[in-house]
Amino acid sequence: MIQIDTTSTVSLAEQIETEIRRAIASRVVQRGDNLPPVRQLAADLGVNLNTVARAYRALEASGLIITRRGRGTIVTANCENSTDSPPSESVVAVITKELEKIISDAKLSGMKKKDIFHIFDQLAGKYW
Amino acid sequence: MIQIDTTSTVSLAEQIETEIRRAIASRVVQRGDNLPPVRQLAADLGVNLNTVARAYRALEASGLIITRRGRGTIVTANCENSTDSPPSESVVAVITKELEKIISDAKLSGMKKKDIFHIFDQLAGKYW
DNA sequence: GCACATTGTATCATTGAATGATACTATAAT
DNA sequence: ATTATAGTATCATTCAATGATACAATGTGC
Repeated sequence: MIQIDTTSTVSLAEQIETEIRRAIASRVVQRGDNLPPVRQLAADLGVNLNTVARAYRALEASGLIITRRGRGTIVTANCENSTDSPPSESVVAVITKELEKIISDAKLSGMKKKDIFHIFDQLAGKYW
Repeated sequence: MIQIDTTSTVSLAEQIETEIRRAIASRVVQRGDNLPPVRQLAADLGVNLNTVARAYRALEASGLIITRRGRGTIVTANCENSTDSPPSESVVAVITKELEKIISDAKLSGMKKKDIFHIFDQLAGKYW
């Protein structure tokens, strides 16, 4: 389902969380789908079950999934709901800051404006 | 010159490095300019001088600055040089992955395509 | 050229986040 | 009831990040 990089400086739990967010946002998994049990995903990825559990808790705190002891984990986010309220200012601020980091890195690595625009456009097409 | 957030999960050294990259990429500091001594910047930011020194070393490893004992630190990157060789595949891959993370986060937070495009466009204007 | 200020570097101790091993608890199936 | 399944809690360990301190190279003033 997902892949992680054990050599990355990004923590395993955060990588797992990011990958699942991506899967939800890109409709690879949908509202009502079950996520694998923590033990199974942990075994698949070669990490401790607590690491997966932490990622699930973070996702639940974001309102994307619901976990229940004994029953499992289901996706509750509906990324098709176009009547969502607009994102908060703080969310926009975080996204803006992260975007700026990438853009400055792209600039320093010699990319042209049209190069990064092309990548951005292509990715955006996967999500909207 | 720059600001950092001691409550962030991003390490202090990485924040400092990111901010300086941003300053170089946006031409706030230019080729030939001096960066402040590690002790001064460390005092300004309220961190240990080693933390700043680590950020400087990372920037030097990227070829953006040169540091010399007793003499200080100067910016060597010239972000105006439009004859740069195109970025390597690995650089493009990293940037693509980071962009996708942001885009999926934006999608899940309820942003519309035009919203994130607008932010992206505005930021890109600061760098190209 | 010698003393001293300036600036980056190296070493080592400490702290805290991340991970893992293990045991516990809630739910479902039979 | 019993057992399997699934998430949770606790605690130990490890490693990256940070800081305190000492060191080394360069420049300045006399």
